[in-house]
Amino acid sequence: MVTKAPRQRRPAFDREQGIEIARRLFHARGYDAVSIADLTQALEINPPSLYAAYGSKLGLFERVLQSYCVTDFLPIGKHLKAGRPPAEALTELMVAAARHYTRDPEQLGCMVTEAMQADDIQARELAATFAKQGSSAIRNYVAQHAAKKDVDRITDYVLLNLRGLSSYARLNYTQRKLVDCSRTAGRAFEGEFGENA
Amino acid sequence: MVTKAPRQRRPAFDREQGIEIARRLFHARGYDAVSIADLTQALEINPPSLYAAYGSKLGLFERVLQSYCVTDFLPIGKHLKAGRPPAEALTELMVAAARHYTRDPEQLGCMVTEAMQADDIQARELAATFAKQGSSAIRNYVAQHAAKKDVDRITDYVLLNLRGLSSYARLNYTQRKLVDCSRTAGRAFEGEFGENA
DNA sequence: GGATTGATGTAGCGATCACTATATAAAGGC
DNA sequence: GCCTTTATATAGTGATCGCTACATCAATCC
Repeated sequence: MVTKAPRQRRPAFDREQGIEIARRLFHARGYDAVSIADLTQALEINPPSLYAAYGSKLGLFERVLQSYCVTDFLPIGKHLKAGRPPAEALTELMVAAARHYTRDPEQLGCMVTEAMQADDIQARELAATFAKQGSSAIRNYVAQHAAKKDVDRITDYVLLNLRGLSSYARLNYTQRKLVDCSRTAGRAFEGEFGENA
Repeated sequence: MVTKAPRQRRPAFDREQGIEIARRLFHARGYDAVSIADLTQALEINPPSLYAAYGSKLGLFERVLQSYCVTDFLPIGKHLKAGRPPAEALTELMVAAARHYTRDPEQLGCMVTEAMQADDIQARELAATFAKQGSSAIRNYVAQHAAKKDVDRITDYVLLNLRGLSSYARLNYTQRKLVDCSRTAGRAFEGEFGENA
């Protein structure tokens, strides 16, 4: 008769650390392309542990987005501070984005922006709520420096360029190329704030 | 005893028409989000017929991309013709893209550009080969009007904005907003071609 | 008419998807 | 010691993924 060896058990895993590991995966591949199997393997746990800790794939993704927004979101307020020409500040924001989105070759682009294009509709909507923070911050800044009729147009232009920067970062454009794009994009602001600057 | 009714059979389906139907699906949802089941249902055929006709999902997608590029790709050459200020022509190209990408609410954005961001690596690479045509056309035009050192930067800037336009079109931005973005983006060209224009 | 060809039909392949029912082991309260 | 709680492990669930083996039917060739 074979004596059954007692099953080994790991200690409870660190959920905060699990979020960080998951964050790297989600950022690298996007929401749709990361499977539960990928996650449980990376976290070295079994599916029931993942579901007990985070509820669902989407629930884990929400925690990941929160973590990302706290520690890794493009620091918009830092670049858009008062007391400097708005054209300069907005250009610097885009240049900073170009640098930020190409910092780490395994974490290219903006995770929130990219998640807004996911196939999963719930992930898209979740990402949209997080993205709203960033776009509102930019809009508020522009509203303080531009005529009312120009606020939407300028804001949309900046957001559209940030979206493009994130996409091209993920397509392995070099940091240098993207910074050049940002500087070129900034030229569109010349004369834009002329009266108020 | 039950006499078995003879099975009905459709006539052979039109493969060219099948490509058009598949094109609508792929454009609306993207490569990853369209399943074989979706396609066979839309084409009113069974999977073996689809595979006999097109080889694979990727094979069908290639035919779709070819069809798209022939009839629906942004007519770059039409907008970038000689004999007008390059800043104006490039701006018009982006405005045209804004209009083109929002023409039909079921066919938003550029299918080729979007497919470059698919999760399926083969679909991405396939889309990249088609996208090369467009980016080369733009680059060649810019090379004819700008200093050598500025060609890459200006071309990348245009491409990045086209990418942004496609993305935001798919996020249901209005045509008006995107046209405004394009016009704003065009302002970056002021002074850019000053010496050669 | 008989055989060949070609595209259809039904049915289902193995793999993977997100997710879970159930059992077991460890820790803490008393 | 004994019970409750908590989180683990095994082993799946049904659904869907892209794709195909195989049989059936129609048109064509001679």
